[in-house]
Amino acid sequence: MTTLKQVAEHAGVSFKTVSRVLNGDPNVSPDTRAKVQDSIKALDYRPNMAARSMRTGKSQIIGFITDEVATGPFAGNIIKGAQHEAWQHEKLLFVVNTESDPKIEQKAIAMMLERRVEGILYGTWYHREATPPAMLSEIPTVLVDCFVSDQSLPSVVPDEVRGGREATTALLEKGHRRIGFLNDGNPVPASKGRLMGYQQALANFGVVYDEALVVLGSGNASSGYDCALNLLQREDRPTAIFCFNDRMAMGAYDAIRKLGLRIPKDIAVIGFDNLEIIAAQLHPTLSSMQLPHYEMGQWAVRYLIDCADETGNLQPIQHYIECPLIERQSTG
Amino acid sequence: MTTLKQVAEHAGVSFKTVSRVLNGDPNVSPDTRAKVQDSIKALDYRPNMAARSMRTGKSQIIGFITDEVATGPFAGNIIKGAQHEAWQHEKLLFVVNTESDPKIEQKAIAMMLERRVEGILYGTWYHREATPPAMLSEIPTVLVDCFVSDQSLPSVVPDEVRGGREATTALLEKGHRRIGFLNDGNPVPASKGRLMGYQQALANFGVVYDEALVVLGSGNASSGYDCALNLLQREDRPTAIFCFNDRMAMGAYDAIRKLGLRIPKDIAVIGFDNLEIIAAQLHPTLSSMQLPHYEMGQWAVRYLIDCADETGNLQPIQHYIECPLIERQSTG
DNA sequence: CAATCTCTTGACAACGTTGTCAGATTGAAA
DNA sequence: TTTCAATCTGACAACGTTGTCAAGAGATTG
Repeated sequence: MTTLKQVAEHAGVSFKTVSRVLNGDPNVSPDTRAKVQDSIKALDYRPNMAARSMRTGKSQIIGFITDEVATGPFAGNIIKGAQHEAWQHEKLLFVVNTESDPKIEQKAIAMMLERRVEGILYGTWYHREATPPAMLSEIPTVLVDCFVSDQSLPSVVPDEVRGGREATTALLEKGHRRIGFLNDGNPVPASKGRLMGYQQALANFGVVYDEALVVLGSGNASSGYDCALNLLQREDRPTAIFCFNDRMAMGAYDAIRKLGLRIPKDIAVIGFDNLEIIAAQLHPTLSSMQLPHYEMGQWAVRYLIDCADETGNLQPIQHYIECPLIERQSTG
Repeated sequence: MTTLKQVAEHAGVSFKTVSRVLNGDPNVSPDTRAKVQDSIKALDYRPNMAARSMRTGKSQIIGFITDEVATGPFAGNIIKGAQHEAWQHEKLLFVVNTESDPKIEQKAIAMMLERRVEGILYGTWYHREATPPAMLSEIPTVLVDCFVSDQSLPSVVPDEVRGGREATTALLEKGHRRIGFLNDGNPVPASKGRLMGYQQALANFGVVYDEALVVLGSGNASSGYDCALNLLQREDRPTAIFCFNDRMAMGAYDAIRKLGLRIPKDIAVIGFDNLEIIAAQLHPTLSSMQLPHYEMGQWAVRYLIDCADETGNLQPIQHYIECPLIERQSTG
């Protein structure tokens, strides 16, 4: 690899002058600058970031640690958002998938610290409380799609309550008053928040909350099928169903078809997550609340870069991002 | 950050001795070694990889450039496989998503070269011919899920022919003799290869290839619906359908249900890609040929690390990886 | 007991950059 | 011509490591 000194020799100047040209120092005569730039081109010189960052102390690298980027079919968008934002600042991303193994987590953080990353994003593949290794306190960290109970680390998560409220509101605005909610039975932030939003929306429209319309499943298609069947076989069945996620909606579709009902004519359906691969492929296509994965990744990197004080400390704020409604055919 | 010299001072030895301990040099007395290790722990010392790699010339980093990791719901497994393999060798991965923008591609490669990555993986989100930037010739490169027409770069792709053959064979072995094939109409390696495999399997079983049983769609659920309907409304309808991908299979399910037929009793169905989110959620669950994304990522990194000669050159071989059958309910 | 060998340790240079400072050149003002 | 400032350039140290070499301390050999 060509070095700065070789470029200097080729251009007939000192290596310090080449360094000046590279760093845009104005105190270089146009002649010299041109000569140097020619030599840089001629030798296909590329600065050595290892040397540069040793000297400056800045690695221009951000670490991304996650339990499962790959498994979740959308979580990759977190990486995409993070990388895109890092890109704007000429930084690159280390990505490590730990599969929730604490050993791998520890090692990953250690390796990143050795490479002197400027900060770490710690993400999970669904919104939950996390217990990241203590080692993270050594370096600016932003939690993505998760949080720690004592709120000691900054964190960005979807606004579940608002998402639930807006999904329900969308159905209410179409005139529906009996709205079923196929919720997840696990007490995760998503199920708790969306239920709260569901209740708020009903209240806003003066509709009395009927606990019987909320059926608990386990988040997959077959439980969506069971829950929907349960709900729709009642005499005063709802005219719309809000599903905890698109997989449950997929199961609900089967149940609705099974009963000979039509979407959205007889039953409107709205999902959550906006998994393109399901929502856009179902027949009719499924309206869904989109999880802001891209935006969370983007926000996290931006916060890391922009909001660290001189010592690299970050305010431990909790940031919520809305889940926009992606309207398709299933809501009419 | 603590440096080697500070550790040396703390332990009362020369910094060179600390370096020896770090690198496992046997010529250190047990006493000294223990003293040094205590100091390392006490000061929470972490070697500076930038300095180390400047000295040794090895960055211990591999670059991963892809058009779309995040969009495809499974392509993330390429990263996972690559990272896992890199991990075994104590290396980290830079990941950049270029969204097929040549400008970003160029810049990404430039940034990676500046960081002196030891090699680059260039991946695409579906199996196709690629035209990577010429700059890649400066560094060992492995193509993942794609290839260049002149085969000048090593490449790892799914064995489409074998996949098509084994999918068809699975149906033949269940006794099916009239097997429909909902193929993709685009002349991509996947559609061409799987068709060839389909034909080979039929030939192996002495079944005459009937062109009428191959219907061309466009790879999504709605075209799967149309194609399946077309095929199943004929009087001599097939008893099994091999679908180009799981999305088309999803549409085929709708068509089959629409006609009042049952899976797998009346019609067996087999998909391709093994998108968990579809295949495992459909009712009944869908048998599918799994794309070896994880294995491709793994193979690529392994090849990069193990097979470079002393100058870093790689033999431009083309490696094919099989697509295993994941058997579920839809094939009975 | 001298000579040799082995084990352990440290001094110093080097990797490729950037920061600090001083020197050289130029042009203008006195 | 002299002086001074402004502009440009280069010498050198430093960043935190590893590689090379040599030196000191014991142990072993003849």
